[in-house]
Amino acid sequence: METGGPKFRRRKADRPAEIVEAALAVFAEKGFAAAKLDDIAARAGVSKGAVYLYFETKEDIFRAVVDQALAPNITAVRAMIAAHPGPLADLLRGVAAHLGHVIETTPIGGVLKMVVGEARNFPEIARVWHDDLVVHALGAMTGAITAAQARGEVKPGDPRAFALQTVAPVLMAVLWRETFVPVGAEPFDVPALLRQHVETLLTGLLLEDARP
Amino acid sequence: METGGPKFRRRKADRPAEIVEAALAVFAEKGFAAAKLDDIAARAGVSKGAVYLYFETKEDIFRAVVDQALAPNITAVRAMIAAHPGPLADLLRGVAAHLGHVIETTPIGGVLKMVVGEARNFPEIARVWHDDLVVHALGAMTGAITAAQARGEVKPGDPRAFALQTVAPVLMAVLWRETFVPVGAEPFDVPALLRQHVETLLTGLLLEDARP
Amino acid sequence: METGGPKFRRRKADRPAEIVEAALAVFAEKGFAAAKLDDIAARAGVSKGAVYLYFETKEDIFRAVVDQALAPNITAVRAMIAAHPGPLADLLRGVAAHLGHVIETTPIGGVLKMVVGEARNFPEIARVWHDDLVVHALGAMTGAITAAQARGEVKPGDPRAFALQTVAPVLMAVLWRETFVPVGAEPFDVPALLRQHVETLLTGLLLEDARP
Amino acid sequence: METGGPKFRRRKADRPAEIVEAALAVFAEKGFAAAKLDDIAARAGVSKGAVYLYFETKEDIFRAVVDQALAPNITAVRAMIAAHPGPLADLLRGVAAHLGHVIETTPIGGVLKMVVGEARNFPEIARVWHDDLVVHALGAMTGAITAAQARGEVKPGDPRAFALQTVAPVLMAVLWRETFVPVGAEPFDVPALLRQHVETLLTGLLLEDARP
DNA sequence: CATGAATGAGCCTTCATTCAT
DNA sequence: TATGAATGAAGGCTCATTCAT
Repeated sequence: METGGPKFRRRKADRPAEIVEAALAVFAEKGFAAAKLDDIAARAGVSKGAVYLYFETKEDIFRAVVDQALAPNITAVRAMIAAHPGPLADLLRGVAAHLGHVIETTPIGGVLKMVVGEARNFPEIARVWHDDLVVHALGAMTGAITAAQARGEVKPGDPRAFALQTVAPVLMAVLWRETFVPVGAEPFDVPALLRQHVETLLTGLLLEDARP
Repeated sequence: METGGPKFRRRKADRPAEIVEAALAVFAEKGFAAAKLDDIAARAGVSKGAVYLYFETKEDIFRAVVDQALAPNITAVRAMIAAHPGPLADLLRGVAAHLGHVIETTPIGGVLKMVVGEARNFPEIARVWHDDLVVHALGAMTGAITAAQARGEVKPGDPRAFALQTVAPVLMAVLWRETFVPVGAEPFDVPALLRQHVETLLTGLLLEDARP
Repeated sequence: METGGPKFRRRKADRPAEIVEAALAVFAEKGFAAAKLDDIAARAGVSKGAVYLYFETKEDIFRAVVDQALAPNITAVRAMIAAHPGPLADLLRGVAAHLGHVIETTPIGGVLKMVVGEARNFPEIARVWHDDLVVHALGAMTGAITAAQARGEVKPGDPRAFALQTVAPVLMAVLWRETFVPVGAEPFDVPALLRQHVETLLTGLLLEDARP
Repeated sequence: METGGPKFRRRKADRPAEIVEAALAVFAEKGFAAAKLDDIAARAGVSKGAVYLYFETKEDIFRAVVDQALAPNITAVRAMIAAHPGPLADLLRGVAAHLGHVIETTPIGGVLKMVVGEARNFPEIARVWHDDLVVHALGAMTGAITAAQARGEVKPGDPRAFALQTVAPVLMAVLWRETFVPVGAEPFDVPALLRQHVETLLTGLLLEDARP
């Protein structure tokens, strides 16, 4: 039981956040099962034992990571919807700008990868993300599109499918960056991509003369 | 001690394929690290030792799974491109129909999830998928779009971004099904989704009168 | 994952018994919590992993150890009772001889120590021993004593207390051997002790002239 | 930051005793290895660190617990012996009454369980109990019996075995209470049991007419 | 070829012990 | 003194891999 070296570096209260941050990085890199507590602890600058002062199990850490990434987006979605009551184009541009920013400034990409990758092992996480975030976001977009259809602004068609179409390139951009850029793929300029996507979505790829 | 043999004796030659098929199912469900050799062997109907007659390590099996799912798509992509020299709309409709079919009839969704989820742990897999499949597919689509722009068929804009936009809803559909449908999300009708996507992409969401 | 050395020494089927035997020795020496799986495995001549081919957890091994020691005694108790319908003295002498033999030829002493020591941590074990062995043994003895009282053979008094008194020196002998002999205490000649105990119990310590 | 002190501030001098008392309870319940310092500290109402102000190690606490329970009995044994120079019956009745009282009013039962259970892990504890208590008690009883035999009061026979027989039911009563009563066994009335034991031991189970 | 019992390195988790405050 | 956050060695358990049969 002999030990050595300096023991106490910082104080509690910020520890959980530090551990979650370190865990996010490790989980995003390795996935849940391949992530080692040693790595998480080392990255957080604490001993392995210290992690267990704040979390019961490795799974708890994982849930904390995912929850922490989820929370701010839930409120952001609500705010976004309320902020654009006008023409659909305004909403889409606002959403694209916001998503572009979120993607570039938060680790949401890595978390999303984890949610997708571990959905079968942690169904409750997939459920929470679906019920608390995705359903609301997609529902709001679907509602806005339905309203725009009623206003004679948008073409007929399944509004839920339109909504999915709207956000799909965001996913592409995220997964592209997480998956292929590290092995040499040419990156995308996400904000520019999303801007172009919105305009194309609104008025179509084809020039007037080429339309059927 | 079996004397009267079974009617249909499993032929040895198929063993590797059977193992890969079983491994695909297990890996897609659990991810690489959480998948157990026992499960793969049991699902393949062989002993754990038999797996090692055909594969050196668990990683080898994983690579075989991913490679096997990759191969047919590489040739399909080349064929698809050659098949639609005409208007872009024809190509997009053809691609959408093909992808819709592939998604619904092959386990590509689960494999894609694996590739994304394990890209950091198996960079060479991500690299192979990128170099042998994605780059070609995206490049071909980009080329087709560039050509259509040159023909005065498609609007100006970054053709690579247009290409990404084109296939993005396929990803959405796949991940939606793999991630959220198992926890109760409403599924999408993928072929219908893709059909609507193509038409919308071509001519835009907005009605003539609502355009700027 | 490189290994070395000879792998397979014996075949299954006797493995569980070998492990239980080894575990009995280790548990009896260390107690449940302080016993190490490594020690049990090493003593059984197998690897740590092999133990888990036959038992789910350390607790399972413990239960198997205790159960295995319990079983033969249950049947022995029934046989003992049936074998002595006559005068109480015959029964007592038979029981004493049997117990003396069991104590000297089986590890029941160590197991008893474990049952007592872990009764609070494994209440179900204490319960099984009580319900399946102790209650029957004590009940049978109580019944025999009650019958002897009815026959005018034995003095009035609480027959259950008499029964307890009957077997008490057995416990003393066991615990003496398990606890104090290893640290230098003078051992008892258990069969002789029990013989003297029975005769004394039947007719008393005091000589005729010294009785009140 | 406490300003108005509590009415009864815990006096420092009692801390060690409080810790030992708490430790006794925890050790008696869990055994040495399974007892946690956290539990002991919590039960004593102090912090874990405070325990280490008074004891070097967990083993030290254990020894203190056992020693504390041992000490008063050593002196009691000496007093008991000196107090009954007369007929053996008087001594036995006195001893029985005393033991019955000790068993019912002190935690000696739990301590005894610990001594037995940990004798192999802490041989020096078993040795101290044997050398300082058991040998003296048993020796004194053996001496008294030998003297009674010399006086023509007691039958011939191994006086040490007689002595063991004398105290055996005390053990039975203790272990019964510690082991089986918590899982539903019918308790014994210990004082009554010991009273009956002494009388039976003196004059025998059998009625005059039934004797050989 | 095929089996599956056996191996042992590795990892999550616990907890006695330490020490900055 | 007293606290309790922090440490890290240790141990239960898992599972990829091996090999006698």
